[in-house]
Parts: sequence; C-alpha cells; structure tokens
Amino acid sequence: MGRSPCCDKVGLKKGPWTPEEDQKLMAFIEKYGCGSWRALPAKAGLKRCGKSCRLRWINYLRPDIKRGKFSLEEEQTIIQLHALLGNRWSAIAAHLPNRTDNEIKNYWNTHLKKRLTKMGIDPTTHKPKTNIFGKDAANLSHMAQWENARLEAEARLVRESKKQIISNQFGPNLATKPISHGNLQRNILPLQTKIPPCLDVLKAWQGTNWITKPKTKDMTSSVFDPFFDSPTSTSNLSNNNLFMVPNNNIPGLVDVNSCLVGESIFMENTKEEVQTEWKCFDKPNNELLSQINDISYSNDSSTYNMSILHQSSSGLIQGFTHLENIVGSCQDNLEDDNNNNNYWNTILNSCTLPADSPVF
DNA sequence: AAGAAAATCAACCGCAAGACG
DNA sequence: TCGTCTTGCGGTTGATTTTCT
Repeated sequence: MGRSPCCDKVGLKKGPWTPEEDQKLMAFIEKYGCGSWRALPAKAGLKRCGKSCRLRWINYLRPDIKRGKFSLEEEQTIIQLHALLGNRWSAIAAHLPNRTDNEIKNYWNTHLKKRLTKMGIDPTTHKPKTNIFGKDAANLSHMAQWENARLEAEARLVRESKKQIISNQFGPNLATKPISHGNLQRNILPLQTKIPPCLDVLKAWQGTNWITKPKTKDMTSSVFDPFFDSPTSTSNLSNNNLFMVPNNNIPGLVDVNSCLVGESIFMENTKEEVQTEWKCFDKPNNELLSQINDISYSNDSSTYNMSILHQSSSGLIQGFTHLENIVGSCQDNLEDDNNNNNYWNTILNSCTLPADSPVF
C-alpha cells in the first residue's frame, strides 16, 4: 500500500499561480485566517491542494515578506548561521526578519555557496578545502575573514543561549547583565536546575578542538577522567580528539546533570576527521566529581590546562575558570597562541543578537 | 540579432514529526 | 499503543530570465 496523497489531486491545478488565484487566497486568509490548509482551497474556491496554498502564502503572499536583494548584513548572517546550523533553512530564516526559508535556501545555493567555493572554502564545512599551507596569501586573508565570521556567529548564538538560560532561571532583568561566576551561589540557584540542551551550539563547537585528549590516560593522576573512567564510555578512543562541553553552553558553568563530550573520529589509515560524535554523561557520580581538581592534557605540540570543576552544593559545578591554549581547528596553523587564548573572549563578548531569538 | 548556456527562483515532492482520536 | 491526519522542512525540479558568444 502506497502512501496516501496529501490531497485529492484529480482536477487540481499545479504550476505558477495566477493573480486571480493569489487574490482569492489572500482574500480568504484576510477574512478567516489560515486554519486548516487542507480545507482551505475548497472554502476559498481554489483548485489547488492545501500544501500548495500554504507554500504560496508563506513564501510569496504573506504581507510581511521582504523581497529583493539581500543586504551585506543579511548575507553575512546567512553565512554565519549556515556555518553553525547547516542546511536548517527555517532556523536560519528565523534570524532574518521577513525572509523566507525558501528564499534563503535559493540565495545560498545560487550565490553564497559559489562564492565560498571560489574562495577555496568548503560551503558545507566552512573550512578551507585543502591544506592551509598550500594556499596563497590572498586566500588566507579571505579564509581568516570567513573564519572570523563563523566565530562571530558562534558568539552570537552562545550569548543568545546564555541570555535565555539566565532569563529562564532568574527572570529577564538578570539576563541583560554580564555573568559573574561569583554570583552563582547556592542561595540564588535552584537545586538541580534543569538547563535545556542546545545542540545547535554544540554542533558549532564541532569545528573546534577545544581540548585535545591525550593518547593514553595519565595514570599518575587521580583525577576523574570521564573519557576513561566513565562506565558509559565504551569505545576505543585512543586515537581520537575529545572535547568537553558544558551542556548549558556557558563556559563558566557546567551542569552536573548533563555534561557532554565530543569525540572527533578519524579514519584509521588517513587520519582524516570523518565525524564528531557527542556523548552525554548523565548524572556522573558525585564522589568522582568532588575529586576533580585539575585536568592537564598534552599532545605533541601543546599543553592544555583546564582548571576545574568543583561542585557547588547547588547542583552546579563552577568550572572552566581557567582555560589555556584553546585551539580553534581552522586557526591551528593560522593564528598564534595569543589569538587562541582570545577565542572564548571573542565568543562571549561579540554577541549582538536579541535575546528572544527563536533559534533554540 | 539569435541561439546557447547559465542563473534564478517559484513550486513541487517526499519525508518526518507532532497532534489527535 | 497504534494508526491517521496535518503541518513543516529540506531537496529538487523546471520554467523563466539573464548573460554570453
């Protein structure tokens, strides 16, 4: 048995809409609103399926639609958001007032994608297509600009998320103030605060080797190591990069109830990164958490220190208070260590989007 | 000026998720 | 819990327009 059609297609018109049809649809919606799209065509006297009517209204007839050329700012926003969200056009459209997802999708496919490709940037990953050292200076400059744009977008979303979380917890007034870790005391934080996950931002962080995992566990350390000590972690991680993300997206706060670890998976033979998987550590053992003092990792080129994580009795851990040598993947060979150290400052300080932004 | 090629974008299609009985 | 219906999303198509030769 095949799938039932969305509507009875016999006798229904397809193809471009005529002005008369537009008029009928607009008049009906103005009078009755858009309730059931399935029933609308018959009531409005249109020989179209409901789906077609909906599409026509949403993408063309809606009075608040902005048409015409995209501004530079809009272009930049699309690129930034695409770097974070991928082909989630509706989510991207939510950040561009009065633009439709279809229009943005078309604009991306016809303009922006090509532009990035020309610049030697993979429009899917937003990363340079080939080894950075094989590129000329002009391309490097462009790549640095695009990477900067990408980071700005991450920053926007992190700030946004941060505001939303604070707003949810403490009310809208506090959300406009900068976060002070010292303020997050037991007496003002609800116990076991549930912080909504935000996978969009986590995805954004996929492109960043935030903390590089050592090839083997440092057996001299008594530190709880979620990569090795967690019973939920069963895969062989020895050749992969791992990075921890606080599930509430605020680098100064880690939700005890849910801490996420990203695992970059590499091809065995080529060592090429093929994907990132996220693992959620739900309710890690409190005894273990209380033992956490410092985690220091090193690899061939750098040492990464993360001074950590002491559990407050509120149910939150305050941590990530000192984070050194954060390495952005695209910046690895481009920027010096000073720039790397500024990574989170950039993320946290350059955000401009309104707090009521609907992406999350 | 005309035909070909490329670009654009409205519209369609199938799928998935959520609502509802 | 399951099946059906509805809506929304993203990929794709194809008609039209623009640019190139």
